[in-house]
Amino acid sequence: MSSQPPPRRRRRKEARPKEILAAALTVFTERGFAATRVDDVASRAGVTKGTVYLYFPTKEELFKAVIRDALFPVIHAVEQHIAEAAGSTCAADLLRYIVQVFPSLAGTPAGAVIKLVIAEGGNFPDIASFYTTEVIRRMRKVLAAIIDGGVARGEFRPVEAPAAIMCLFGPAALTLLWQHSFAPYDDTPIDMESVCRTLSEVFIGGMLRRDGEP
Amino acid sequence: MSSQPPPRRRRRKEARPKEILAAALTVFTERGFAATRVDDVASRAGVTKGTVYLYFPTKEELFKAVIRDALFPVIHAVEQHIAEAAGSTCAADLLRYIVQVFPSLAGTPAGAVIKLVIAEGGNFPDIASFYTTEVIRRMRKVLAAIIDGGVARGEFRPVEAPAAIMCLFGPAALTLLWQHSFAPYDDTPIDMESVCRTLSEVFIGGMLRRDGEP
DNA sequence: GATTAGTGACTGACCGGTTAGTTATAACGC
DNA sequence: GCGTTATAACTAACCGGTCAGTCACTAATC
Repeated sequence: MSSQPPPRRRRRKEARPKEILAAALTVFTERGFAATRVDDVASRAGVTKGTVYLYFPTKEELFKAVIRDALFPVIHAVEQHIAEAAGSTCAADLLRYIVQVFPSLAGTPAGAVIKLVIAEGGNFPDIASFYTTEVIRRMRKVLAAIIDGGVARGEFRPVEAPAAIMCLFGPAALTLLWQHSFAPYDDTPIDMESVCRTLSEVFIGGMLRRDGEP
Repeated sequence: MSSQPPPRRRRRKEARPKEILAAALTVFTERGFAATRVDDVASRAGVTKGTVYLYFPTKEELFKAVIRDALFPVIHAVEQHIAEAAGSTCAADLLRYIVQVFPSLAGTPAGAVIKLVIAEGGNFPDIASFYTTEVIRRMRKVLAAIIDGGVARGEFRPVEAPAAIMCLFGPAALTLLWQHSFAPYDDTPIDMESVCRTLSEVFIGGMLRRDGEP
């Protein structure tokens, strides 16, 4: 009859990592990497600190796992889509596709994680190195292929791919940081949507070779 | 006859603030705001922690003073130049002037401070708020006037100024962060110069109204 | 000798990571 | 089914170290 008081501890080896990861994402997003206490992640996940360290060897490794969890599916999807569409689509449309992905990331774990890494990577070499090789390199490879291909085919004016990539990612990255860090103190709202639309029209439009150019 | 041993302590009320500010800039730049110890700033300035707190009430106020010191002269110069040139120069050239200022900031205190604020502003509301009102708002005002003017005069295609501003600052901001945080782990060098050149040619070029457009 | 710039030991709070001990649960024997 | 034992998931208290900020004191200067 009387309902059992729920046991103070439960053994759920399979469910824990996911729950801890989800809790970590939330707390890291709210407070940043350096400022979150592993204790907070633990209590948010309904466990204690010791349990977190049972599944993840260090705070940094926990964060890397969060990065993997949030970004790898997105990167994989982009790589896949570009690989499939590359044959039948002009370079400008491939770039437009990628730029248009950013707004869809804005409110998601992926957006939050990108913001986190950009903001705090500088103080955590291990994380910066991980992110550079596992995320940036992969995205840059895709972008560089599209841009260089477009230039070679005469669709684009001659541009340096590395610089153009910065121009394509920079506005979205800054907007992400803006939303999180500065927007609360400002009155001019800026939405990712319109930034990426402008970028698409003006920058990608500006890359196209005009008629009669050499 | 015998030269006095130099006194172990010197009283130099006038010189201290500048020296502390210079030391703070160096250490903040190297380690970030959160990670620098006030003790390190002090010893770099040849002084002890107590002396730092004699001139600056908190670590955050010290950082705000560093921001003021590094950025206000630059902002003032830009405002001045634009105000003078506005009458006689087309909007595109005014934007080009501003974009071309970025590379000159790259290795300077101004560049370092911008990077610092972008990276760590999120975790320090007071600093983010200060930076938003004292730096961002001022720069945005200048930019918005140029862009809106260019659109109204028919020089530019119709673009939303806030979005265009993100597109103009984003690439430089990301490059700044890149140089500091990720470049060490990568093999593709990216220089501010070429990013800003590309931005000038492609983005500002892309804003110009083509012949025959409505 | 009065004033005050400058010192540095100290405090209180915080936090990543460790570990000895606890207990839910699975496995086994009957 | 039911008791017994072995396993390992989980906890709680702790430790070592760090650091912003304070304050009683020291000495340079007027």
